[in-house]
This record gives sequence, structure tokens and C-alpha cells, in this order.
Amino acid sequence: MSEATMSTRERILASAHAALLDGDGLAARMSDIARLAGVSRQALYLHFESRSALLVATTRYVDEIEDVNSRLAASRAATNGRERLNLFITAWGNYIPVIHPIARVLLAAAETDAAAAEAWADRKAAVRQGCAAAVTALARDGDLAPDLDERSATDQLCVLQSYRTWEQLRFEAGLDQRAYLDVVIRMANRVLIRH
Amino acid sequence: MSEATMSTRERILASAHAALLDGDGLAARMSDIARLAGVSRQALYLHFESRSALLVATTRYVDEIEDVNSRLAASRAATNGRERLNLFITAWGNYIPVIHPIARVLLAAAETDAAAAEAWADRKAAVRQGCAAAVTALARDGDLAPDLDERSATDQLCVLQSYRTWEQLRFEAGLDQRAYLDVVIRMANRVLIRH
DNA sequence: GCCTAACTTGACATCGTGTCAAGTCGCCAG
DNA sequence: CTGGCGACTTGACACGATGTCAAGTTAGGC
Repeated sequence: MSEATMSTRERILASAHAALLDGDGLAARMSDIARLAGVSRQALYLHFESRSALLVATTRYVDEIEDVNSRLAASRAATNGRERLNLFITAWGNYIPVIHPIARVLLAAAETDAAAAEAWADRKAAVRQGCAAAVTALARDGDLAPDLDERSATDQLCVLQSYRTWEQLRFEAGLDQRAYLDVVIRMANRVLIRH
Repeated sequence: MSEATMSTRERILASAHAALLDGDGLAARMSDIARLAGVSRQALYLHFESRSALLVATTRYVDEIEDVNSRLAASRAATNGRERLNLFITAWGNYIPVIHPIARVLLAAAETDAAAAEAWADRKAAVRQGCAAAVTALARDGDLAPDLDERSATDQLCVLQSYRTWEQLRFEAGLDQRAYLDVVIRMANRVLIRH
């Protein structure tokens, strides 16, 4: 979709996305986004209630153009639990960098804004569902560690799959994306799998 | 130390601590802290350069009155690596709730303020040192999983010990402190220990 | 040619941080 | 006793960001 054919709303979302990608996205102001979109600052408020609402909408917009659903669908095709676990970790783990710039700002907004907090909670619920499905598949195969119930196993997998874990391993430990995936897959397998 | 005998600076720090503990600490304004301390808002700026500087100082203040050092010292007395690992996880894991209200706000400030970011980085470096020491002790005993080097083992332990992991397990998974410790100890043992 | 929806323009309220200058008060040295 | 100093107060102000408001412009459909 070229700039010219996009509706104003779409141009705003695309510009918000761009503003968050670039440099210090956290500092992106409404006026910056408006300038990028080539509209007035007030136009933003005609389409979105508030900065938080715009951030939430931008998150959904990126989910859509990056097609998060089909990325995650792959893991559902796995024939056994262990494969499903690894495919899910890889699919989600490779999506995190894509939404990271937006997630960062959304999370900051969530500290003070209820709508942003809820939007973030939704995402996490979705990830948790994926984790739970992988755990269930493991349990069905008899591969789940015998001291774990599915609930606790899901909690533990969620921690390993979390956005914060990715942030820490990538930026604090200094791993590259490949090494991050290797580490998380290793940890998940040791934590969850019977052996 | 009674209120009356405290220096103004100490009263400000104690009030900042109280303000962050209570309810929505993130919303604590300079004027709230001043009111609690019984001084003018400007007095805060006579003792601290900025809100961030006050937050950083408050963190150190709490570390001091809660004696974080002696809490962590216990694990250094362990006679073997596995004991040291579990003692360290317990000691730090039990300190997290204590600094949590302050850490939350400091972290939020760190998103935009370099001094706050550095203060937080310092804390994490200290935790990492503790993690590294536990890993080294495991390696010396020959208990470290053979596919791990100490560097990567430390990265993995740091994730499990992180403030964010605590937050997620306590507030999102809904575990109580005891269950949190059990989960992290279990994960750390499965991830790190040869078996 | 008129009407309407979408957008612009510019002014304004609000809130929190941080700064400034002048004033007050108690205490200590000479 | 007094003068001065350091610590704190008071009130005003600048600034930057969000969000609101009212009036004006413009392009397209009828």
C-alpha cells in the first residue's frame, strides 16, 4: 500500500510505527507522529482518543502487517509435543524483535494507563495460550517432567518466553538472536521435559 | 532513628520510601514526598538534583536500612556449589519484594533518565556477580551441566533471578513468595546442574 | 452550487518538573 | 548583644507534553 492510497488513519498508524522504530522511540511525541504522517497534531485526536489508544492501535496494526497469527500457526502443525515446544519458542522468539520497539513504549505507557495495561495483558494471555498448548502436547506424549502439573509448567514456559527475558538475554547478556533462541530452547527443554 | 532526630535529608529519603511503598508509588510526585517529609518542595531540590537523583538515593537508602549485603553474605558461607546456589536464590529472591516498590519506579525513570538507568545497571551487575559466584562454585564441584560454560550458565541464572521474572511469577502467574522461590529453585537446578 | 465530512489552525487549560529570587529563622562567633 | 551565615520557605515563573475547543478551509457527492 503506497502512501498515497492509504487512508489518513493508516498513514497515522504507519507513521507511529516508524516513529517508534526510529532511535529513541520512547520519546516519540504526538507532534512527531503527526509530522511524519503529514497531518496536523489534531488529526491524531480525530482518529484516536489518546496517545495510549494510538499505541494500542499501532500494536494491533503491526501484528496485522507482520501476520503474527500465521507465524504462530506453524507450531500447531507439529506432530508431537517436543517439536511443538521448539517450534512455538522459535516462532514467538522471532516475533519478539519485530514488536519490541512498540512493546517497549506500550509497556511504559501501561505503567500509568489502564487501556495500555489491558492491551499488554491481552498479548500475554495469547502467548500463555500458546505455552499452555505446547505443555498439553508434551503431557499427552508423556514427555512432561513428572513433578510438574500443566499449570506450573505453563508458568515456567511463559517466563522463558517473555518479552523481558528476551530483552535481558539480547541486551544485557549481549546474545544475538540465534544464541537467544538456543538458550531459551535449552532452558525450556531442561525445565519441562522428563529425563 | 526517630523523626525528630533525623536530618532533613534522611527525612526526605524516608518519606520518598514511604511514598513509593504506598498505593500507586509510580504516581508519587515531588510535592507528595515533600508533604510527607514536612518540608517544602524546594527543600527536595536543595538535597537532590532531580527526581531521578532522589529515586537513586532512595534505592541506596533502602539497601542500607534493609542491609542487603548481610542478606547476601549468607550464601557465601555455603560449603558446596549446590547449597550456595539455593541459598543465593533464596536470599536475593527474598530481597526482591523489599525493593520492588522502589525498583518499579526507578526502572520507569530509567527509560528516559541516564542516571537512573546506570543505578539500575549497577544493581544488576551486583546480582550477576552473585550468580557468577554460584556458578563457579558449581563448576568447581563438577556439578555444572557439561554443555554449559560459566558465562552462559550465569546468563541463564540471571534470567531466573531477575526482578522481571519475580514480577511475572508473583503477579501474572499469581504465585505467592514461597511458591515463587520453589519454582525458581527448581528451574535453576534443572537448568544448571549435571544430571 | 451547496452541504458535509475530514482536516487545519491557533489558542488555551492542565500537570508535573525544575529554576529563581527574596524572605525568614535559629544559631554561633566575636 | 549583634551580625552574619546556613538551612529552609514562599511564591512566582519557564518549559514541555497531552489533551480540548472553536472557527476556518477544502474536496467530493448530490
